[in-house]
Amino acid sequence: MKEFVEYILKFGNLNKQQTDFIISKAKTLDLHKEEYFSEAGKIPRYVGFLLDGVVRFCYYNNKGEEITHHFIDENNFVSDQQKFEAQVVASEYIQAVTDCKLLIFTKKDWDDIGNTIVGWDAITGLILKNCLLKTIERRSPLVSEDATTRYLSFIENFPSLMNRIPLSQIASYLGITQQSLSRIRKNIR
Amino acid sequence: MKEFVEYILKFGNLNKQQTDFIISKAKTLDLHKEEYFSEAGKIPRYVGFLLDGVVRFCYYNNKGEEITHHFIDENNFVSDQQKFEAQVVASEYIQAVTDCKLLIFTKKDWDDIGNTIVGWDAITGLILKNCLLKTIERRSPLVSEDATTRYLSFIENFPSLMNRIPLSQIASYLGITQQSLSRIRKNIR
DNA sequence: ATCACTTTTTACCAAATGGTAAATGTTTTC
DNA sequence: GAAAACATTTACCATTTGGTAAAAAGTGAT
Repeated sequence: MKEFVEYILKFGNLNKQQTDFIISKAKTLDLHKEEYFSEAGKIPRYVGFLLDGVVRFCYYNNKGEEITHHFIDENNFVSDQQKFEAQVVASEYIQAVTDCKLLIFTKKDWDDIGNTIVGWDAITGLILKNCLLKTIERRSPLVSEDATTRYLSFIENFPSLMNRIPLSQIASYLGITQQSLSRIRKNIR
Repeated sequence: MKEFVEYILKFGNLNKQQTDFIISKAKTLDLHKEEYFSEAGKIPRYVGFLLDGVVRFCYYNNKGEEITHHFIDENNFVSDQQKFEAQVVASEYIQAVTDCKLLIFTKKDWDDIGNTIVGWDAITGLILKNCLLKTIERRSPLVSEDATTRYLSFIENFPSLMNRIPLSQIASYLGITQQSLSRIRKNIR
């Protein structure tokens, strides 16, 4: 819980009363490996904050291939935020890669916080912008670099995830086959 | 000018007095093809709104290759916004691909608008989020798809840009060489 | 119209990556 | 602990893409 408050306070000042109010709205959710936090075709029910575990964002492309395009690890928000805010159906999945523990907020509770705490919308706006920018920065080399360089940049960006994520999902994230990734690993050693 | 106001009003309600105030702060800037709107190593001076022309965002990677990672066309904001807001040095270039006409706002004028118009920060926050999300959506297929599919998705995303941008820059954006892109064009015909 | 300059296309071969399939290694289940 | 299920590595060859270079096409200036 401390991590959650610390995270928020990086983006704006709130007093103890305010953070207590926010925390009072949070519930916890445990997900088993491979369970979905949010699904394509359904309206996202929660904003989450990942206390423990790893989740991934994925979708299916025209050819029916499953594409993993984002990973999130501990002490970060997990949300299909645009779809959650508008309460419209999502077009992608958010799935637990490992067993996960999250704080969650329903739409009603999230709105309550926004209506109660002055500056909350600004804070969450900053957080979202920050996450989007980080996503863009991380994905940029995946377009222009060769497979080995992509893998090295992945390791830099997610040093802790290496051994917690199936090879096939890392390969999908990098835009290569798992055979190629396996070969690259071998060449690096 | 009409397009500029229309663009803003998509993200929030402002009355005539407010939009007039905003417009009163705008200056115009003409850029010749290949001139920079903003440069790596320098503090961005303006937020721009592109009235006419095309600009690109680019940077140099470890190998010294120039990577184009974003195009912007008419009636969109042009800004290295994070760096502009914080007034810190940029790490990438924003360059005119064609001759351009822009509305521009200095940091002082941008802040004046924020301090005068209630809700302006919320509006610009929404605009930025929207731009970032669109960027992510556009770039996503560039990681996972093959070169031909990438090119087709580029045409979908930027139908008007095809014939206004040098082949080499499109190829860089797609993460392939210009020879490959030329070959792909031939195969598609 | 011509020349110089730049951009795009084409050709060729080398290198990287993909696809199929089998072998090996690891985890889960009973 | 053995069997089954799943994940990773390896091998092989086909396909795609990259790199170098030259030809062709397009552009701009005089």
